[in-house]
Parts: sequence; structure tokens; C-alpha cells
Amino acid sequence: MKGIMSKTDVEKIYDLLYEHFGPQGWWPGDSPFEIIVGAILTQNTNWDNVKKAINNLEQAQLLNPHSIHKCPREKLAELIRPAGYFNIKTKRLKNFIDWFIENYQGQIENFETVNTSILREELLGVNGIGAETADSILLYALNRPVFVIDTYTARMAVRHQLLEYEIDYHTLQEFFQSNLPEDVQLFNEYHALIVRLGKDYCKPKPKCEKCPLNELPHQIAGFGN
DNA sequence: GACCAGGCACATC
DNA sequence: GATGTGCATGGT
Repeated sequence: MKGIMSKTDVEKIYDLLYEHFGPQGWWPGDSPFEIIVGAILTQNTNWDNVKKAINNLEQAQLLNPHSIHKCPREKLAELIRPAGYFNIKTKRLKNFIDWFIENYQGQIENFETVNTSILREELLGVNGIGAETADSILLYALNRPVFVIDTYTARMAVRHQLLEYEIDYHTLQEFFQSNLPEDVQLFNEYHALIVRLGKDYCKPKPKCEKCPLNELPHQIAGFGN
């Protein structure tokens, strides 16, 4: 995949975002397991709604794999209702938990010996876990050096013309990973900053006036997508 | 009321 | 292989 920007440009974007927004402190969550639950619940959903669902789970003492495993679907669905798509997300959460307990005894530590690309394939094998959710789990819950792509990333790439063509998930991921040092903390902060950019400026109806990326050399603000 | 939010699987052509 | 659709709550 051919990017029209240089390695230093990709790092320049990071610098601009970091200067503008500062550290984002991702992922919000107190444990790897909570981060995984959040990653599933936040699919196509506002994070504020996810927080309500996670609070409900915490109040019900369900923020651990075995408790969710034993929890009836109806009760689980009711607790995560604020996160939207609660029926499908109940299935997805259960699918993950079943796999996690079956293969790893519900122990996060048991992931440690598994190669990242193998683990990624295994996660993708769970119905309801796609590329972004798998990568979010790998990066934010398990500290693996995997760059997370989301709708904001794709939108930014189009708006700011990072690539000449092909903006599918894998291409975008390769673009960032091949132009950056393999650094978990960098990947963590970079994706979080892109989401912040998306929320503040790179929206479906763009607000480009004060976008920190206006300083980019190739920038064409407000077009695309 | 319309639009949007830190996707994904599945149906259909 | 590409494109369309269902899933759902809550804030702006």
C-alpha cells in the first residue's frame, strides 16, 4: 500500500494531535476484563451509554468472567440495555465469555504465552468480535502492539488524504504500523487521539475551522466521505 | 424529528 | 466480491 505521506508526516500528525489535545489516558477501565467488556459494548455506540451499562454490571457484581457466565441472558440484557443493541450484545458478550472460559479458564494471565497474531485470529473466530474489537482488546487490555482502526481513522484518512486509495481496515492498519515504531504506548495514545479528533472535528458534518490537522502540508479540509 | 455514536454478521445480488 | 440491512439506546 502506498501512502502519499512520509514516515515523518505520520509522526507529525501524532505530534499535532498530542500538542492540541494532550494525553487521553486510554482505555477508560479498571481492569483488562472491564476493558474487554467495554470493547464489545461500545460497538457503534456512544461511550457515555457504555459507561452506564458497565456501571450496572459493576453494581450487580458481574464484572468478572464466571459471574457473567452464570448470569441468565435476560438479566444480562437488562443490565446492558443502556449500551444499545442489548440483545445482540448479550450474545456477543456470552460468546466471548464461553470461549474465554473454555480455552483460557477465564484467566487473563493465560493469554500471556500466546503469540499476538495467533490470539488475534482466535478472537476473530468468536462470533461478534470483528477486527476493531479484537485489536482494541489486544492493544488496550493485553498491551500488544496492534494499531486500532475505527470509523474516525478512516474518515481522517479520507479527509486529510493520507492514502491515495484503498482505505479498508487492513490497509489502514498496515499504513500506520509500517510508518511508526512498534510501541504499545504510542499506538494506545495515537488511536485515542484520533477518536478525540473525530469527536471534536472530524465528524460526518465536519467542523474544520480549528482542526489541529489544518497545519498538514497536504491537507484538504472539509471534503470527502 | 433527524442525526450520530470508539461494529458486526448475515442476506442478497 | 460488493452492497444493503438489522440491531437500539440516549444525547444533541
